[in-house]
Amino acid sequence: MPELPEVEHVVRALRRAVTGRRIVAAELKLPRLAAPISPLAFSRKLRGALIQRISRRGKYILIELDSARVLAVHLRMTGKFVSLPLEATLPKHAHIIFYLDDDRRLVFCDQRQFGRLWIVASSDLKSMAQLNSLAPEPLGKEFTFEYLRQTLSRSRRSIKQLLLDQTKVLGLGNIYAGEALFLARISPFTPASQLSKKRTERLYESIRIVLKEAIAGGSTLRIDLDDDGSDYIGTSERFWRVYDREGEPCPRCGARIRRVVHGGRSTYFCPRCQRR
DNA sequence: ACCCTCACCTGCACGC
DNA sequence: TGCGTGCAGGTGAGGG
Repeated sequence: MPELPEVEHVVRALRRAVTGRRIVAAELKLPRLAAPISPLAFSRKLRGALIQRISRRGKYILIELDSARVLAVHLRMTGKFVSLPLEATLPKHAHIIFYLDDDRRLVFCDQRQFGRLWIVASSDLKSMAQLNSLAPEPLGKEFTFEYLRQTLSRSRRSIKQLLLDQTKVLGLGNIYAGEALFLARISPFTPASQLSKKRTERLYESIRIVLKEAIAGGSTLRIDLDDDGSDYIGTSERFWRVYDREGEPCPRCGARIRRVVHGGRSTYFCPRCQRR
C-alpha cells in the first residue's frame, strides 16, 4: 500500500479515529514488530497514555502521547490500521491490539510482517536514526529545485534508483517514482547526474504534482466501513498512468508501455515518451 | 561515502 | 488439485 500519499491518508484517518483517546491496554502479539522492546515493556510504556497528536515524517507515522513518548510506525509493504468495536472479530494478521477508552480496539494488521513500531522519548525523536537521515519533505519549503539539482548531480545511480532512496528524495516508492518519471518524460535508466537542467525542472514539478494529486484524489474514498463497524483506515484505489500497465497504450502517445526489472524492482515506462 | 545484493514474510496468480 | 515459480506499493544489514 503505502507511499507518502497513502501514509498521509492513514494519518488523516487515524487523527479522526483516535485523537484524544486513551490507550487502556496494548498487546503486542508478534514481538518482532517492535523489537528490541519486549511485549511486556511495550504494553507498560503505552498503558494509560493519551493520544494527543498524529503526524508524519516521510512514510513514518508519528503518534504523540501525553507521556512524553512517541509511537512511531512504519507500514512497510502491507501494514494497516483497523479500528473496530470490542465485540467485532479480529481481522487476519492482527499483530498488535490497542484497547482504547471508547470501547474500540485499534488493531495493527500486517500480512507480510514487515511493518515496524518504535516507542521513543519525545526528546529523542529527532535523533532517531531512521528519521534524521531522511531527505526534506517533498511538499515542504526545504525541497527546492536547487536541492534536487544538487542531489542528482552527486549521484552516479540511475534516476529511478535515486528517487527510491529516502535519504535523497523523500516519499516516493516504486509506483510514484515511475509515475513522476513518466510525467516528466524521463527515462528511468538515465544516470541521475546526467539530467539536464530542463529535465530536472520537469522532474521537480512532476514529483510534487504526482504526490499532490494522489493526496487530493484518494481523499474521497478514504474509509471503507464494514458491516461490523470496522474501519479500514486509509484504504483507497487509484489510477496509475504507467504502473502495472505493461502492454497497454501510453496515455500520451499510444506506444506500448514496457516493464523491465531495474534495481530489483518492476519499472514501467513508455519507450517513446521517455527516451534518454 | 556510496551503492549493490540479499533478507525479511505471506499470499496470490500463473503455467504445467 | 497440486506444485513450483515469480511477484508484490519497503527498508536495513552486510559487504565490496
